[in-house]
Amino acid sequence: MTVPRLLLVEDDPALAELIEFRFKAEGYAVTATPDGDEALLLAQEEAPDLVLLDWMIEGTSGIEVCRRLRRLQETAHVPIIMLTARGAEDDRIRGLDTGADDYVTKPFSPRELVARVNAIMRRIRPALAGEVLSVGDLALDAKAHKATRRGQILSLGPTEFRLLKFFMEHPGRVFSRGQLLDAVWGTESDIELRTVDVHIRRLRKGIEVPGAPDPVRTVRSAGYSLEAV
Amino acid sequence: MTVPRLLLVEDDPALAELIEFRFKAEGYAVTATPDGDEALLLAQEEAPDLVLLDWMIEGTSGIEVCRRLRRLQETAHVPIIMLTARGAEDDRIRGLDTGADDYVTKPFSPRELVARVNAIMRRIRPALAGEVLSVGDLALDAKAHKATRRGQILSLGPTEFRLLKFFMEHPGRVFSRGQLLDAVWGTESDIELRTVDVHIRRLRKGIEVPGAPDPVRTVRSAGYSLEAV
DNA sequence: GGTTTGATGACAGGTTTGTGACAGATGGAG
DNA sequence: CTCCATCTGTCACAAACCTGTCATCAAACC
Repeated sequence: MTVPRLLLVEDDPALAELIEFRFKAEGYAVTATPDGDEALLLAQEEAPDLVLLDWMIEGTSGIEVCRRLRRLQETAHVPIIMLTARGAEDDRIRGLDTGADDYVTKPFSPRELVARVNAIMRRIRPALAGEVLSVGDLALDAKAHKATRRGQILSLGPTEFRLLKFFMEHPGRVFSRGQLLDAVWGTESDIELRTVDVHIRRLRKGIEVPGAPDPVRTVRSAGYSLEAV
Repeated sequence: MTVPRLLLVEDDPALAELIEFRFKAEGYAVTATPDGDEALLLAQEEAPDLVLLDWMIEGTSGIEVCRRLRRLQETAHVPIIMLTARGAEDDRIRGLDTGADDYVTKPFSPRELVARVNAIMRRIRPALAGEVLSVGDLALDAKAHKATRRGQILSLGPTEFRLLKFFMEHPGRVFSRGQLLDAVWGTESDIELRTVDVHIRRLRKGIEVPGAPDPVRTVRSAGYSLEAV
């Protein structure tokens, strides 16, 4: 779930292998097929994050595959990059109008293709663009105001959420109660130091999932820290 | 608020005018400037939906403008298409890695540029591109001014409709009452924050269908969000 | 053992959100 | 022009939920 998945539809075996190799090196999971109809099935089964689609392929043509992908509920919003030997402007425009998100003309360099894929991934998978904090099995999406552990959604109160966010911004570091008060409650708050203990407990309870160890470490006479587990 | 806005940064007056004309004909609102520094100011003021950015411009260079746009909170997520005379692959990759979303090499045809812009708009503001928004079992057709849930047509008041549309353009994201007022009521409206609550309730009531869970999530002390259900 | 430090459960008070009611505004039908 | 239906922004109250504190117990330290 954490590795972005590509579906590659390309009937030139040499080129397919080259692309596959390159993207695997970049940390993508790649499924490849030379056939348009199979591509449609795979797209529904595997729910890839992005499709690389050759224009000229066996079976159903690339542009037809593109159109059908757009029509299917499950794949309607998966970004598509068209690959093509043709340089004709009309084809490019037709590709984009059919619902492709981008268009790369052969011969292209693998590096450029990677750069374009990365650019699109940045847009659609915030987790890959560093917009989601992640420490060990914890993840926190500030925009969606959602925190998860091992995929499970956590329900935290406002203060616990801020506390967790602060910890996740500085994983492993130990903070004194005073520092936590300043950072999470604000400098002007005038609150008992010991109150932090209570919120730490509430946080611990909030991020508790069966079988997982407690990532909040107590450092006696120093404070607390969040450890990657 | 309903017309997609472009910011064009191009110092060749003839080309700028050509592009501007073309996009206005396509129904875009275009702001143009030849200057990089001014572009940065305009981008913050006008919050365009997309930026067309020439690589070689007076003042701050295109790539520098791109980098700064990415760094500014307000503009970090505005898509950028780079325009350039250079065909060198390294430049293209550098542009994409800097945060540009797409890259068009001069000479390009206005039609292709339009197609690329449309492709990106479809992805980021589907409602503006005349597409049907879809989040979970909700669908909203901005053109037809119609919203449905599980196929059932919903009857919503004007404000609830705008509210739903805004939520559906940013699914999963949490917005404070203030942000919602700005986005749905307009920046100058001077309305009680709590009024948002009431419209949220009206929206909830309006999209209620038997057996379906409530997709509007309350995030205590933060705001509301629309979740795919 | 005595002392210090942290964990925990309970709780009263406070804050935030949900909800029904309402009066004024708006706009269309007749 | 008047009537009627609809929509809007507020308010007041209830309900849900959070929060800071304390007293007490457990653990670590010396």
